[in-house]
Amino acid sequence: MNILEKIANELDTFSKSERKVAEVILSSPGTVIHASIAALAKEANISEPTVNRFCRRLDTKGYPDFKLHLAQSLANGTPYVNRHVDENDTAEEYTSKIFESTMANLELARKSLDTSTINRSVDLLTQANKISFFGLGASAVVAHDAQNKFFRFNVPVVYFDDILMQRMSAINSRQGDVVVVISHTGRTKSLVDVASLARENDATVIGITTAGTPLAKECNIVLSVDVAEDTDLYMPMASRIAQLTLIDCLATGFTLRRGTKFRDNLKKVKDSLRSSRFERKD
Amino acid sequence: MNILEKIANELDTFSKSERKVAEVILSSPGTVIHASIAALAKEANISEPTVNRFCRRLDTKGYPDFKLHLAQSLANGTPYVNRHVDENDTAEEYTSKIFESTMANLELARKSLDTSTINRSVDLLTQANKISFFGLGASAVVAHDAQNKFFRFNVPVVYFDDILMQRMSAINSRQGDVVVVISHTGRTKSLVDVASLARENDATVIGITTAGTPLAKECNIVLSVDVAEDTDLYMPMASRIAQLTLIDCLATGFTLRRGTKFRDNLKKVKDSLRSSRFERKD
DNA sequence: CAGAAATTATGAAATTTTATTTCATAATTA
DNA sequence: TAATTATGAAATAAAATTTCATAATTTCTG
Repeated sequence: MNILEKIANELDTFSKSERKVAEVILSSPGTVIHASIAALAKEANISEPTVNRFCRRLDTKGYPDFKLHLAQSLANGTPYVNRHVDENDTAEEYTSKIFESTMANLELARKSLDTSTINRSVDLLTQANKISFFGLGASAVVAHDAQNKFFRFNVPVVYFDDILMQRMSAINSRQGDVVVVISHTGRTKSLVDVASLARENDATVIGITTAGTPLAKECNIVLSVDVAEDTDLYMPMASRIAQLTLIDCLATGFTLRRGTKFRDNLKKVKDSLRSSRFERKD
Repeated sequence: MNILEKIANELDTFSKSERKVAEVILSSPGTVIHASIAALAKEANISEPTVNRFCRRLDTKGYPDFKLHLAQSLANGTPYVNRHVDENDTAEEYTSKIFESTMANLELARKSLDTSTINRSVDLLTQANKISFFGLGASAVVAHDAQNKFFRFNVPVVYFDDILMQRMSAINSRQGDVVVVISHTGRTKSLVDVASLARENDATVIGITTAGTPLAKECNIVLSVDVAEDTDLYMPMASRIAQLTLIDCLATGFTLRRGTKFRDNLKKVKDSLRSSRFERKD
């Protein structure tokens, strides 16, 4: 725990004098990190040894060490936490909040990811005869993006955001095909059906979804991405970004696995786009 | 700038002895913040005054102040920096790198965003008769996502990722329509044409692109999102995430502007999806 | 290009600043 | 009232900084 929070937390376990120091620190921690023990003692109207004891009580080695901890608490500015957009927020405020919670959720997602599962997925993708990406609604966007990326690798890849096409495609799949189904909730009935159809037809099914959901149970491999529950309350925001970043990882793993030759291919695709562009004049 | 980066940066402006200190610090900054000036001097095989001078050269008041800065640099764990994927990276490594640089780029994007422009864009969007999102390739994904979000608001919204449809739609636009064109490079010829067609037909054109590009010049408003140049070398990764987060901001601004009634509407859309889902049993 | 002069870098020692310990006393609680 | 705990003055210890002499390096000059 952050030492500032800790001070605020334990405020009522402190003695009278210690509380004085605590209050000075909490009221302007930024000043304290540049103050000597004498200055702080004077500011709080108590003696230097009291400040020192206060620091020790907080499990630091002494005043300098305490300042170090304090500096670290302060370093994050506002740490990347999920902050909720409020009715009266200005553009400035909600923009910051959205960016910050997106970052916080990416951090969370990264921690929750199992890299060995990513590795296995990349294995399967590199060996696939055909790759399909299926998603609905917000997850269709992720599937769309995946198609875009894998298309560049010059492998057979399709994407559908339409239930019927997904079903038809699933029914026509065969051994050696990889089907990637994407759904944050993992509870969309039709997608669960698609997954099970694909498996019945011997395709390998990779699920990008939450672990333990009905969809997850139908998949050969589950790439689960945790994000804070309530961020997607009204609109899928954080989960989608986390899924897209996961797609980046898969695509990157894919290119690495395929080696240098394939990276040249990527460059070729990129170069082929040049003529449709205005030249940069710099 | 982070003091650790600064040290790494200015490594070759240091004198011989200073470089010794720098190297010790860079090799284990975590140890240094708990070391006294004497201990650090000894470790680097130089004298204490040299350490002190080193600290001052980095614009700190002295050794204790330097340690404070160092502690702050370290507070974020590994700070979110752009780290490049390497040929021999394991899944673990490239996953971390991708997530970290995505976060770093979001941070960068947030700093570069002009919130007053966001505010104006939200203004225009709330007043639009019809909203169109156009993008090609990776930016089509962003347009697709935007359509998804704004569709929930129950406003007329379309998205096209096809040049011809975009042109036709642009030609048929009229005063009161808002056209959002999305392109990271801002140099895709056909999209620039679409933007100019839309303007000729009195639509308001909002560009989500890099400032100063040909596309930007055709737009009424430019929402520019800066990301590190080289992250999108082979595939658009970071820029796309930044653009999507920007879309989240616009959508959020939109709901806030429209007030409580509209948020109820959002909930209604969400509820209507329920029947197509498996119930959660928790 | 040698060698002197000037400049800059460095560390030993002294000084100053800062933090910590000790211990006596005050405040609080039992 | 005794026991415990909290507190600060003074002493001590530790750490950082300054001063200054010397070493290393660079620049200039013949």
